[in-house]
Amino acid sequence: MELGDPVLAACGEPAFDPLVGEDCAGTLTIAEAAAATGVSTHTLRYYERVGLMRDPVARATSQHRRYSADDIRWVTFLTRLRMTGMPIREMARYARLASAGEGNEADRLALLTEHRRRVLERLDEVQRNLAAIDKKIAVYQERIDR
Amino acid sequence: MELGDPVLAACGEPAFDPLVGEDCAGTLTIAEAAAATGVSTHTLRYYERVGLMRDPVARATSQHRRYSADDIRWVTFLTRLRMTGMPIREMARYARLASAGEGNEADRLALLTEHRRRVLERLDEVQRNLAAIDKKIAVYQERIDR
DNA sequence: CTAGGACCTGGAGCGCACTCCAAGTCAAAG
DNA sequence: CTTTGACTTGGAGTGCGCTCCAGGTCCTAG
Repeated sequence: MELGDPVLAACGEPAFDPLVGEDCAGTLTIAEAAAATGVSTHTLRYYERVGLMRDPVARATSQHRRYSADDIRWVTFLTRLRMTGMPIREMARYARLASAGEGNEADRLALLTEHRRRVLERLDEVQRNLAAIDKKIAVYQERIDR
Repeated sequence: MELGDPVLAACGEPAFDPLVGEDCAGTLTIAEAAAATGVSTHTLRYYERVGLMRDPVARATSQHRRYSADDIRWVTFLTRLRMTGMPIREMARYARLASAGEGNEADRLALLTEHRRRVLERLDEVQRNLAAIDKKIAVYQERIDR
């Protein structure tokens, strides 16, 4: 793997190092962003395509994507929404609200709060079902070491 | 909706009533089974097709399915596995073990125990991610009613 | 005898969230 | 100048778990 883009090579490597040049300070290539967030480069492009990135990710002169520290934080938050089961559609809605700037904080709060409610509901449901499975496990356990 | 199959109409309705005739005592039509288990008739046929039913469901002379109380319990358990995130493939594996009869209880136990482990892992992951989302919620809350 | 309704079958279609492909660009190294 | 390799794009393909469709059977009611 190359380290950063040739044009901006000076800042490609030590991520978020405050001592590097202006233009590309602390930016990451898509491969680095993938490593940093735990999602594939495919998925990073896909997320941008379907409108999850608020604004399009910055580009080097080579058209290669340059992820800022803020982008990385945003993607990380997106993964939290995904891992708690939020559909892409709703994440896109949240991204649109976030990109609209200040003034819709109440909407964003409502969206997250409603999501939280559903997650807790689902957690509870899973726990109840798991309890039933546990009983079955206990039955097998008894039947085996009887 | 008709109540039971014409041929076996005598036993279609009062589900699991011990006083009805021999052949079809306490059996349910697919629609009744769907109502009893909370899955669609489509899904009930699909589950049978992909081998989740241990043995094919019994049929009336009309070839219509007749679900026994045991079938209903089995489907109910299947739904618990599904709702805790077990893939159909693995449910099919469990069904094959169960249909093989006695002697593989250790395998079934291992399968369920491993599933349980993954579910707990996943629950924990969801909870951790939810905690991060909760922090974001708190930030919005503070920003709104400041 | 006809119509209606629940059911049957094999197979096609769908929504989701990726995941991959083909063809092309760009910049540094050989 | 050519090669290399990480990237770009639009679009096609994949796996999962259903969900639906067309054409047919069967039985009761009118």
